[in-house]
Amino acid sequence: MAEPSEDQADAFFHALADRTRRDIMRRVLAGQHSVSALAAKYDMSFAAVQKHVAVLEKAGLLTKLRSGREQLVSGDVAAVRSVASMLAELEQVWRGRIARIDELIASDTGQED
Amino acid sequence: MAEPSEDQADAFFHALADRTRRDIMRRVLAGQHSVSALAAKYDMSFAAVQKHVAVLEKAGLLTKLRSGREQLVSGDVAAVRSVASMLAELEQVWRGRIARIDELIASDTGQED
DNA sequence: ACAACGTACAACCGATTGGTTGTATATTCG
DNA sequence: CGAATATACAACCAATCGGTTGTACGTTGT
Repeated sequence: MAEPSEDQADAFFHALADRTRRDIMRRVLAGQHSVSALAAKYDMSFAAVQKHVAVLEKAGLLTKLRSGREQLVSGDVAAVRSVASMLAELEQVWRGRIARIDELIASDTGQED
Repeated sequence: MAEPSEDQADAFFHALADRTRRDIMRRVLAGQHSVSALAAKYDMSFAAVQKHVAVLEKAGLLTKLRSGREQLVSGDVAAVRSVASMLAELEQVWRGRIARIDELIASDTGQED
């Protein structure tokens, strides 16, 4: 099954619909960071950042790897790509419309045959 | 300015983080539909669907064109593409990480010069 | 051993979400 | 004109969201 479920899509888009979480994604796609290293970057409590990370993790956009007392966070580029592929599917629907319009024009100008 | 603001990104992802709204996008990318034609497709009140359409419109993902007493709704494929481009930017951040790792390896094996 | 650190999670709070019903306003049809 | 249709929007409601503080627990360093 190459295409993710609607539940997955809900989780993906919801997770990305927050600028702090998008910023976290940028950082953890660029390289590993511990949760507290991430928390230090934002003007909010550690718990708030930890919850953002949890939302992204549940959506499958990042993974955590325990290293001693730290939890090293990495972005999952494959998940990002699968979100992009959902949008590509949407675009395909639109291309279908264009194809249908072309057919219509063709059957209008070149009436017969 | 080719890249949209963070506010735009919030609106885009939030708008797409609902399966009914994604389904509406599929329909209106495939072709024009009146708001009530859309509403007829879902097991919820007209007002609920109208609010979903309004959310998508505010995000800039679709446009409405008044035709008599109907409001014809069309999906904006350019907006869909600009969401996709935001994800492409995220992916670029990740490519940057890989490039940096490669540099590290290069400077490690080929130590001098 | 124990203090400091890194993380997780519960409880709480105001704001927002996704739904409802009801009302108002144009527009079309007979 | 009056009735039916298509839309918009306000008011309301339960659930979720994004933030807070406080507590608990394993790990590290002295």
